[in-house]
Amino acid sequence: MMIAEVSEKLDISQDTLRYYERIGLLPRVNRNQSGIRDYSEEDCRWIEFIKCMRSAGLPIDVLIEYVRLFQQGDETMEARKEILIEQRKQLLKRMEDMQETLERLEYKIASYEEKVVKAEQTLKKPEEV
Amino acid sequence: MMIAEVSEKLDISQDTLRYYERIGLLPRVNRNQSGIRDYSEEDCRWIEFIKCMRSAGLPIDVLIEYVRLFQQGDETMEARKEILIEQRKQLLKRMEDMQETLERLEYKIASYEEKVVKAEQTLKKPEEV
DNA sequence: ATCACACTTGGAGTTAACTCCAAGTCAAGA
DNA sequence: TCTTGACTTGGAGTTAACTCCAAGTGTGAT
Repeated sequence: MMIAEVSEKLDISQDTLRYYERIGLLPRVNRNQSGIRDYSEEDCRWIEFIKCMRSAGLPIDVLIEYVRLFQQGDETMEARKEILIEQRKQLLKRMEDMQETLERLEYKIASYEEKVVKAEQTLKKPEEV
Repeated sequence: MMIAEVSEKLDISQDTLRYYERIGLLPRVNRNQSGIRDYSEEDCRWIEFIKCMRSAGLPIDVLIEYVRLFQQGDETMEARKEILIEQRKQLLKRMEDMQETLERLEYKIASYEEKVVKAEQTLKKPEEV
């Protein structure tokens, strides 16, 4: 698969794909005989994985380290697992914080409902009298 | 309250507090007779609110608009409510995405558990025989 | 009175994460 | 053969969100 197709399919710009590879956020992609990237299915799964983790807020440097360990082979499995466990913990924390914010938003929205109703009643009164 | 105290109490740098005010993310803070910011309790509640919303990922420009409307008075209540409702929707969406990512992380961790165990067994075998 | 210090402002600098650009290569079609 | 267009690279530019800086001011202690 060439870069245009992957970019289209996974909705990530070609520049970003090249950038991610440059900084080690993706394992190096194979080139064909004329030096052009030829993405494998595995490459695509990586890209999709990275995109998903990034969108949930996992830091780039952590993911780079994860990719680096992955490329070193099976003896780094334990270390990679630890990274994921730590990131799960931090993700849970963020989700809890967001839950609190959500509740706060709910509360504020509810109090606007009330205030808006009151304001409407106030406006109405002159008409009623 | 002066800026040092607020900064300390809410754990936001003085520079950030001034920056937020500059870009309209906080209503203008009153100054005392010598031009120094004197934060009221209400100011502090704003700062805390903004900090909370920002940490949940609400965009700065949306919050600036919210503050702007707030300063225009009660006739903007409906508009402010709509902003909060839209932001609640987007927050929920982000939380759902994060939930999916979390599950994916869980799955990956679980499969590492398995693989690590297998690898250990493979290592053990020679000893067992 | 003068020194230190916490504050002020406008503006410059920094960092992360892209995003764009220029110059060059290669393969395919007119 | 020439042109077109998708790709390559290294490096420069951009944007958001701070963060820092320099020059200046007001207040309180020595």
